[in-house]
Amino acid sequence: MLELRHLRTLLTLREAGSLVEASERLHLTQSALSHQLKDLEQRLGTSLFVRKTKPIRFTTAGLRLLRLGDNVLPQVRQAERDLQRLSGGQAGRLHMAIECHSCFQWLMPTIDQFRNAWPEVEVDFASGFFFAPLPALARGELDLVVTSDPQDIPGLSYVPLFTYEAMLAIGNQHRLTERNHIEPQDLAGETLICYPVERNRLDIFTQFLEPAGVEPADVRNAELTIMMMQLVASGRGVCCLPSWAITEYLQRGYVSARPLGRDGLFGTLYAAVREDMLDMSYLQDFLLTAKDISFATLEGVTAKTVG
Amino acid sequence: MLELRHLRTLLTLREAGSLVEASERLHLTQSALSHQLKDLEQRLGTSLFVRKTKPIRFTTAGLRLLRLGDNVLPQVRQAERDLQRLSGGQAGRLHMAIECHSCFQWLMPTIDQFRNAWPEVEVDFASGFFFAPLPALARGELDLVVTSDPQDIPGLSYVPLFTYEAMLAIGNQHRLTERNHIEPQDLAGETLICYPVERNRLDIFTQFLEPAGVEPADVRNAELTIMMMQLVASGRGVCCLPSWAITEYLQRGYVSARPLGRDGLFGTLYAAVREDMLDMSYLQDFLLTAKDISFATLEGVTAKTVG
DNA sequence: GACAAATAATGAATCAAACTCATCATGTTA
DNA sequence: TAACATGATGAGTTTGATTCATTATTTGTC
Repeated sequence: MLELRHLRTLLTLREAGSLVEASERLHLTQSALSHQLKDLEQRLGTSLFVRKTKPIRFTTAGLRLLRLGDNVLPQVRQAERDLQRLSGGQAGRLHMAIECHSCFQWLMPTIDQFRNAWPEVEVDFASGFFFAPLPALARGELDLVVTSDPQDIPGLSYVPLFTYEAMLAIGNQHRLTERNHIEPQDLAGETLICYPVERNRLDIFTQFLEPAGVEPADVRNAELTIMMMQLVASGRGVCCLPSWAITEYLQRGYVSARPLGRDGLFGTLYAAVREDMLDMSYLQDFLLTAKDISFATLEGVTAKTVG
Repeated sequence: MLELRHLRTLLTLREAGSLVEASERLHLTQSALSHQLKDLEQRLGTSLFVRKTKPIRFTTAGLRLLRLGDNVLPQVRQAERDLQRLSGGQAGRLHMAIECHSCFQWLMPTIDQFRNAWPEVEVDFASGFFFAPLPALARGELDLVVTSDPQDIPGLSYVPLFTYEAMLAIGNQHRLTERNHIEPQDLAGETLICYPVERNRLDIFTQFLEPAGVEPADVRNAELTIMMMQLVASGRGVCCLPSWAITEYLQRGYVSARPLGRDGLFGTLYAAVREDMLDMSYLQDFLLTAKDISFATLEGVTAKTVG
């Protein structure tokens, strides 16, 4: 019923001040506008402007529609621009979020390098999401989510970035430093420090402790890796982290680390994207860059931490 | 090009999950939707959704348009509702602002009474505007402005509410208490306390001092009537106010007041409204109520202050 | 893997609307 | 009052949105 065409007409009319002038700007005839506005007024049951004045003056109803147009049309234009960029392929948007709590080391260089290669792409990065990032990705509010546990949401595709080893970080004086790998039973008397997320999204529970039926003595939360490291270093507990997240602290001798189980505990980090974005060139490039950089980082790390 | 119709279709399609279902909800045929969407996709140069899945899944471009629709369509509906109320006449909106700094005494009872009589009308009241209220009124952001100096803005109409006498408030010990009216020259040595607005919008300057070529010794600002009264009572200056604004303080003996000039200085308070709202019944009623109540208030006041 | 049921796409025909053209009515300016 | 500008109007044309009938695809079931 009411259409954007009408709002465009009204806004133009306000700027033009007369039907004749407005019709020229819209590449229509004066007659077309006269008819269009008359029809609209008829359907709405109100007059929208006073024709006898010069420049034209709007009624309260007309002003209300002008306000609507002022709010709505810029949004529409923005959306149209976004679509153009989408279909163009060169430019575009890459709004990211990370679900894993310690990806900064390899993600930041990736983003830097990507920004240089694709300056036209609008990159945005959000960490510390309150809302679930994967549904937001499906809704189109995000374009890429780094996560270690894929959920089956239609339309989403998970590209594996790399496999990492989860290791147990322990204080340098800790009794477990004598072992060269950790068994589930070893953690029965320990305080385990975790990121504040549900248990069933932590590999150490789902892959290691629960299969063996072991429960740690206590579970504490910490939001930042550095806080975990401080707690671990001071002997207040142990924590399970990807090896690359601990490297820095290992190198400085703050803490020690041991593999979980005889064969180690491995997880995979994925980039979740919408299926239909998979063939966009800039996204492909981002994924390749991410793999390259994270692989390079990871290589060094495993050598250091396993040795 | 892109029209609201398209957004409505897409939102319905998301809820329905298939073209068939969506076409029923929209009271169209499946074919119509298929054509409409195909055309739209062609014109935008992107596909908007994947047809092969069940329920239908949207592409990034489609999701972008859905977001647009989620933002835009509620606003459109709201505007349409507002227009309906406008053309109906029973319900409506009355957003007010006051330019005069001390109308509360008579305006509040007016609003109360009006609210009872027209519960369907959405009344809003803003004082202390930073932006100019009269242009906002012309733009349709406000519906009524109480002001004492009408500006000639096309489309605005000024309905006189009442005429008031501006009087000079002075401390009880002030030398001018001996006069029974004030001449311009009397203010040459005085500190004049005013509301913080431009001089040319204050009657005491434009109507009284400037014609006589007199300038007060000092001009101070105060935002609230009660602050002015305290300054006046403690002999720090004098101020010019509508008689009804001073009554309360006169009755309690805090200050004295004298007419300005032999014949007094009178001003008129207007309700500014948009011309085309003048014939709305609820507005007419508001204006009548305002006149009644302010007249009643004013009657009492003049008797008291002049005597 | 074949068949039925459901869903979407397509082409031609129809219909409605939006637009143009020509003209008239009104108001403004010189 | 003539000349001009602006807006309204009615008839005719064009566009494009919709329907109808049909075909192609996909999905689910035995």
